[in-house]
Amino acid sequence: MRNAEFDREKVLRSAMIAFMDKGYAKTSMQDLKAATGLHPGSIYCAFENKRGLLLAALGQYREDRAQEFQHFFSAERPKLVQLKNYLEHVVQECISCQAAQACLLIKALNELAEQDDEVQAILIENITNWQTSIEGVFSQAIANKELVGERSAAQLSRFFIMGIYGLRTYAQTHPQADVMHELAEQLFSDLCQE
Amino acid sequence: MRNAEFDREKVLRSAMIAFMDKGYAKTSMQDLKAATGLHPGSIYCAFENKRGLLLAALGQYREDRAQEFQHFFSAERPKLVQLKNYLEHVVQECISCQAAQACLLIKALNELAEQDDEVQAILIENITNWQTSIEGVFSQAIANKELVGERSAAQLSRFFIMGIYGLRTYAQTHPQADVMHELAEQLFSDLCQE
DNA sequence: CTCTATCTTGAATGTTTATTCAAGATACTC
DNA sequence: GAGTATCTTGAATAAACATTCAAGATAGAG
Repeated sequence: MRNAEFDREKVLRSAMIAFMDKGYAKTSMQDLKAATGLHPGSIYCAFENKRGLLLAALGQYREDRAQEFQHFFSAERPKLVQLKNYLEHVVQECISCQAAQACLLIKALNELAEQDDEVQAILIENITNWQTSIEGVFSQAIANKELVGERSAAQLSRFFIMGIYGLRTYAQTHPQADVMHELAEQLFSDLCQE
Repeated sequence: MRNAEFDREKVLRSAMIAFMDKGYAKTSMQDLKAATGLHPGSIYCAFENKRGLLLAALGQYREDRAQEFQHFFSAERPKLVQLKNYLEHVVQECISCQAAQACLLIKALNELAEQDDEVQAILIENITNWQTSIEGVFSQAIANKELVGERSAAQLSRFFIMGIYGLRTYAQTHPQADVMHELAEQLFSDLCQE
C-alpha cells in the first residue's frame, strides 16, 4: 500500500486559481502541471481528466465559500452590520484585481454554461444555495426589525446579489477603490431605506 | 479587378453571434466558416486571422450599439422615460436567453481581458464611451429638473451601469421574466427617488 | 529486509486546431 | 472577347493540446 503524496485541497485551490486566471479552455495541462505540481498522469489518475479536475475544484470552491459565509454570518450580531461587512469584503476582492479573488462560479458560468449542461447545473445549484443563504440573513434582519420596509427578504436578497454581480463586473473595467466603495454604499443604503 | 463577394457587415454580425455563443477560444474556424459562409482562406485574406476577425467584429458591435443608443436617446423627450425604456430593452434581451442578445463586450472582457492587452484596451475604451454617453443622459435629466436628488450624473450613471451588469449576470442563472422586471424596477426607482 | 501494491513520471500518441498556399473561378478593364 | 488582377476554395501543414501508458520509484505489510 501507499498513499498519494499530494495534498488534495492545495492541489484543488491551485487549480481553481489557474482556471480563474486563464479560463478553463485556455488553461492547458502544462499550466495545470505548473500550478498544481502534479504531472499529467497523476491528474488523470486522481481526477479522470481536465474536466474532472474542474468539477473537483468547483466542489472545493463551494466548501471554501461556505466556510467564508459562516465566518461572516454565524455570530449573533446585527445582520445589517454583517451584510455590510460582507459587501465590503467583496469590494476588497474587486479592488485587489487578482484573478484568484474573482468568483469562479461567475467566471465558469460565463465561459462554460452553454457548452456543458452538467457544469451549468452544478454552477446554478451552487449559486442558488448562496442566494438562499443570503435570503436567510435578510429574513433574520427583518425578524429583528432591523429593516422595516415593504420589500420581502427574497426581493432584498435578489437585489443585493444583483448588486454584487454588478460590482464584480464593474471592477473589471474600472477597479478604482473610491468608485467601488461609493457604488457599494449606494447599493447598501438603497437596501436599508425604503 | 474584382470585388469581394461577401457582405462585410453580415459576416461580422455572424461572427459576433458565433463568438457570443461559444466564446472566442471555443469557436473554431470551422464554426466561423459555418456561421459566416466564408472559407478559411477568405477569412485570413480579409481579416488576417481569427483574432483579426474578433477585432473587426468588435468594431461592428460598437457601431451597432451606437446606433441603438441613438434610437433610444436622440429624441427630445423626458430622459427618465428614455432611460426606463432602455432598461426595459436590456431586460428583454436578458429574458430572451439568446446568446446573440448578450453583450459581446462583457463576454469578451470575461474571457480575454487578462490574456490580450490590446483587446482589453479596446473593450475598456468601448465600455467607457458607453458610460460617458449614459452619464450625458443623466446630466440632461438633471438639467431638465427631472431628477432633484444629491447624486451627480456620474454617480447615477455608474450605479445604473452597475445595475445593468448585475441584471445581465443574474439572468444567466435565473432568467425569469417577473424577477428580472422586478429587479429592473427596483433599480430604476432607487435612481429616481433620493 | 523483501515484496508488492500503488503512486509518480514524462515521453509517446492521436486528435483538434489555426494557418497557409497553390489551383481554380470570376468580375472588371481595355 | 481576351487578359488579368483579385477573390475563392479546400486540402495540406504544422503546432498545440488532452490523454495514455509503460517504466521507474516508493511506502507500507509481513
